Formats: sequence, structure tokens, C-alpha cells
Amino acid sequence: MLRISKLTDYGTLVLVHLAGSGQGELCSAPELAAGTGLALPTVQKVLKALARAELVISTRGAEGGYRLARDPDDISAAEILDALEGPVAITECSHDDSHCELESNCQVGGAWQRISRAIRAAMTDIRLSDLRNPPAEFPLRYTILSESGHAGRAAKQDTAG
Amino acid sequence: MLRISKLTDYGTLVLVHLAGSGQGELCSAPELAAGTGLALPTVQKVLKALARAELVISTRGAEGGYRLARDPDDISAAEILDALEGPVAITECSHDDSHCELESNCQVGGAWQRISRAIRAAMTDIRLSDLRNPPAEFPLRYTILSESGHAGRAAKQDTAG
DNA sequence: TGATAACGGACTAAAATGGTCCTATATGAA
DNA sequence: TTCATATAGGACCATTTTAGTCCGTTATCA
Repeated sequence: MLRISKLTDYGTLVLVHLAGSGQGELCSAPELAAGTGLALPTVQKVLKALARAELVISTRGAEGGYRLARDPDDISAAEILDALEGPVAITECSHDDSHCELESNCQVGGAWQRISRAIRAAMTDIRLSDLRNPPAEFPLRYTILSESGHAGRAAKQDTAG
Repeated sequence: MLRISKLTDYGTLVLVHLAGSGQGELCSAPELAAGTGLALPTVQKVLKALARAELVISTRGAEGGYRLARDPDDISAAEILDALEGPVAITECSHDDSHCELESNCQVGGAWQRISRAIRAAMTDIRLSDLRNPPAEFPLRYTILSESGHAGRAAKQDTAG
């Protein structure tokens, strides 16, 4: 369905929250969980990934927590995606050794690549700082691309109530 | 991982093959399976979805088969995706009745929407006719968006050998 | 009437995802 | 030193999604 995972969505939420707390400000995972309304374990998982990707910087120990590694203007949606769901691939193909077995028939590869690049370009253009302003003109429920269907964010965690 | 499914990939392959066979030309599923190197059941499944989406037109009975419903220039990658993996959503959210529970915290929705739109625009620009020319400058194995990783098309079907 | 082919759906196995939890390590304060 | 708090890095399982196959039915042509 070409959808981003919930983890990525949560991660964005967390990053937005972090961006709203001042650059040098430390936020602990429990604080962020409370602030975003997400479950603590989930927030912890997301933060670990973000820290590994060096989008946030962690401080261990009591009074520890997380802060943004860079200016919100310097973090792109593409990076968030990379951090939370790995590199963005369009077609799944061969491993490192051999080419795809259909190669002779495979006239499509380059085209999906063009699509991929366009997607990535679009995501690189969007910065974390852009994500902070809630564009009120959007009903929020429709995060869908095509004409039918619906989307939105549903949290099942009990802490979300 | 923001990847398209294999079915979509296969479908594109089939459509490209169909586009290469002349507009009015009928191709049966077995023919297309042989032509693309994909397993017959898979090709059948893909063709059913494409027929339902009216990207191809089917003719039943002996001597039956499939042909493109429109000019290859009139079929976009976005339509292929819609046909084979449903509408393209970015965040999964609430169902029809209620908004997402995080709505008050959810400052992100609109932004993912912008990304979605950019993605869709990119995919609408790419036409089936574009997919036919194998851009030789691409090594074909790298259908990946970001700097690391690899991609390609791997067929495990025995008919692909 | 029989062969061929699409149609619609069910079904299973494998993989990805979502979410939680556990142990180890680091830090600050009593 | 010891305790409380936090991050780090996994393991773990339930659920969902995806991939792929197969079945019975319907339609068309020879």
C-alpha cells in the first residue's frame, strides 16, 4: 500500500515534540510519552532508532534524556524515514551477488527508479520545521493520496486516552 | 519500508509486455507468463486485479485474453499502484467514525499529506509508455532511493529459469 | 461437446510490523 | 556506596500483510 509504518509516524510525532521543547532542552522518554500520548515502550523504541540514526542525541543516567541533534530545519522527512524504516526501496530485487533472473525481461527497473527519486526528492524537501505547523485547512483524517479511502492516526495505547 | 509490493512490480512487467504486443493484440495469461518469465498463477492474479481496475480489457473463452484498455501513454504509474495495492496512504489513521485519538497532539498530518501529494504527483507523471524504454544508464539492480542498500527483482518461480 | 481461458474467491506459508519486556549500563543525588 | 532514574540493546510474541497457489464456475470457439 506504499504506506509508512506507524513507528515512523510516532517518530515524527516525537521529533516534533522535541523540536517544540527548545534545542538544548532534554526530554526523557517518559516525558515524551506523556507529551505525545504514546505508550512509553513505543516511544523508547522509536527514540533508540532515532538516536542510532543520530537525529537525536541521548544523555544517559538520571536527569538524562534526548534532544535534537540538529536544527529542525536541518532534518528532512527523508532522514526520518531512513532512520525508522531503513532505506526506501521501490522494488525488491536480487541480493548482492546476482542480478534479477528476469533481467532480460525487466524493462521496468529504471522507471521505478525515476519514481523513487521523485519520492525521495519530495521527502527531502520537507523539513522537520515544516511539520510543526499544523495546517488547519487539512481535516487531518485524510492523509490519503488517491480519491477514495481514509487515513489518520489511531493509537491503541492506553496512555493515549 | 515504503516499498511497493512484488505484485505491483509483476503487474508493471505484465503491462509493459502487453504494451509491447500492439494495442488490439490479445495476450492470454499463459502467453504473458511465458513472455515475462513469471509463474502462471501469479500472472493470473495480477491480471484479475488489472482487469478489475479497467487497466486491461479481458476477453473470455477460447482464443480469449487481455489487452490494454488504453494507450500506454494514458496509463500512469499511480493508476497501476492503485490497481494493485489499493489507494496509496501515508499514515494509517482512524476509521470512518472517529478522529485519531492523538488529534490534539497530532501536528503532523498535514505534512505527511504534502509528502503524499508530491509522491502521487511524481507517480502520475510517469506513464506506462515511459516504462517501456529500459534506461540503460541505470544498472537495474539499484532501484533504491537512499545511499545504501540494494534492490532489484528476484523471481523465485520455477518458470522463471 | 470438449478445449481453452477468464472470473471469483479461498487458502496456506512466509514475512513484516507493532508492541512489550528484560537485562545491562550510565549518571546524579542522598 | 547505594539507590533511583535513564538510556542501550536486544529478545520476544501476536497480529497483520504479502506472496503464491489452487479450486470451482462461467464464457467462448472449434
